[in-house]
Amino acid sequence: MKIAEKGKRNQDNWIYQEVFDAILEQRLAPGTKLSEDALGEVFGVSRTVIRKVLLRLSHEKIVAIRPNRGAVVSIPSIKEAKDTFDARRWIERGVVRRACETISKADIGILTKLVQKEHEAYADNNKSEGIQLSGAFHLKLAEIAGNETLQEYLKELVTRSSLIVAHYESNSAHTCTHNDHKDLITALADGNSDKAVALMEDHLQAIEDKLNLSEADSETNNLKQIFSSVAINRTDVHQT
Amino acid sequence: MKIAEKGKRNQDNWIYQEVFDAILEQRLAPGTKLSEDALGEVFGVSRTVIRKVLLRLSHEKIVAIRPNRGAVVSIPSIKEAKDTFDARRWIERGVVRRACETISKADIGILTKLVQKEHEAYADNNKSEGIQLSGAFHLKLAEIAGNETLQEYLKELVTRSSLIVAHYESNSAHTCTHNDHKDLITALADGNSDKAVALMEDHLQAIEDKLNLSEADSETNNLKQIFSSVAINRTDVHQT
DNA sequence: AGATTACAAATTGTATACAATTCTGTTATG
DNA sequence: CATAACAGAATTGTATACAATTTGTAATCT
Repeated sequence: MKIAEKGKRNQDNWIYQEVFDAILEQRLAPGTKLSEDALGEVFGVSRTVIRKVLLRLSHEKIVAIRPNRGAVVSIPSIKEAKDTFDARRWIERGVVRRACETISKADIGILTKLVQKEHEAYADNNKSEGIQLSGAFHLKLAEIAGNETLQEYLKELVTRSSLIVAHYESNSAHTCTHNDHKDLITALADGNSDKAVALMEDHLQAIEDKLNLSEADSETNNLKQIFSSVAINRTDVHQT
Repeated sequence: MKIAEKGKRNQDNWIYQEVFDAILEQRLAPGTKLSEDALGEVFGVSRTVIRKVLLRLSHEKIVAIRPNRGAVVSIPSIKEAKDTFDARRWIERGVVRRACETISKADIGILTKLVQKEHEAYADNNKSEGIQLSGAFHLKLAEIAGNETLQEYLKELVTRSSLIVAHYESNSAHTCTHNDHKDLITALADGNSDKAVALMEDHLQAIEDKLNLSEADSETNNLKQIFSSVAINRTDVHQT
């Protein structure tokens, strides 16, 4: 029950951030309906500004707007998941390469601190903060690389990655990826651009490999596939 | 003076496309004010739907929305121009690499036809269509690559590239780039992935090199700079 | 009883009305 | 005459009202 007292200016930015964070931290799970009226009531604004926020989120593919049927938190398909990680690989290759050229001592300090905090978060079993800090590491790297366009794209991709990881993660915890970041910093500090790129590629591949992206277990999504056998036998099973 | 008789459904999509095309073809030059009332009148809809369209265009960075001051067709800065081409290089590397794996004979036919039409357009001195077809070539390649995310990003980047080329192009016509596309098709058809990537990199670099991206000449943008000499002598020149 | 259709409730899409802000042209003042 | 202050107009931001669409429920018919 928050009320809009956040300065009157940049209301939508504030609301955007709130919803964004809620989705990222999974307080709003994939598939959750985002009713305009409800959100408007929560934030104390009219549907107009909520629509603006939802439009922005939908453009970033974090929510899906179905015509006349409202917005829901995106449920990334397996294809989308693969595309997302593939896109990340290509973009982060560029980011790492550029970052190698431009990185400063101060930057290395910041990155190191981020990795430390990430470790602590996971040590405290604070998964959502861990995920967020891991994302922050990648985004900081993009900031260092200095290409705003790549940075924005990566921000979207990192967010979607979080949705994907949340939705498709297998039992094997993804705690193993922390050291990847450390190694990456070392390579960057050494100015070893080739190695840094290779490490990033492996890192992203490792994350993706830990997911259940086989066509088999799509959970909520592919209803047709899930019920295909049932549908075929429908007349047979027919009961009461 | 078009009226909204386009089926009532997907009005905004139609309007979006109209505005998008107008910007791409430079009927709406960079810097042009896009007043909500005016556009609403033109398309026979209320400001509500125009705002939706402008919001989408602003997300794609084709239009800039300045708070309380309305929307204008984006004037890409030199930094943005460089970032855009850099981003394209990284993304299209990925696109070409993937396309090499998945390209079919039919695809090659389509690409070849696109290049032919592009040639014809330039032969007819139809510059705007030439630019559009050149963009279509790159986008078709992304479609072949099969990664929707990269495809969407590239669509944005290609559009922005058009804005940039239009704004920063030097005297040397960019007619020389046609053969690049042809060579690229050959490399793709041969499955020579390394060569195809190299050709794409050179191609994009060639386009960028033909632009005036030195800090000096920002044309319409830096009014201060343009009129600086005049301003200095202002009191002298002063005449009724 | 089961299926189909008609109606009702809820939600989104669009238009309009009002509030807040910026821009422009005029007037007042040093 | 130049600068500053002000008022009006124009434009954007937000809220609300109405229209269109979808979805759930009940009634009707075979």
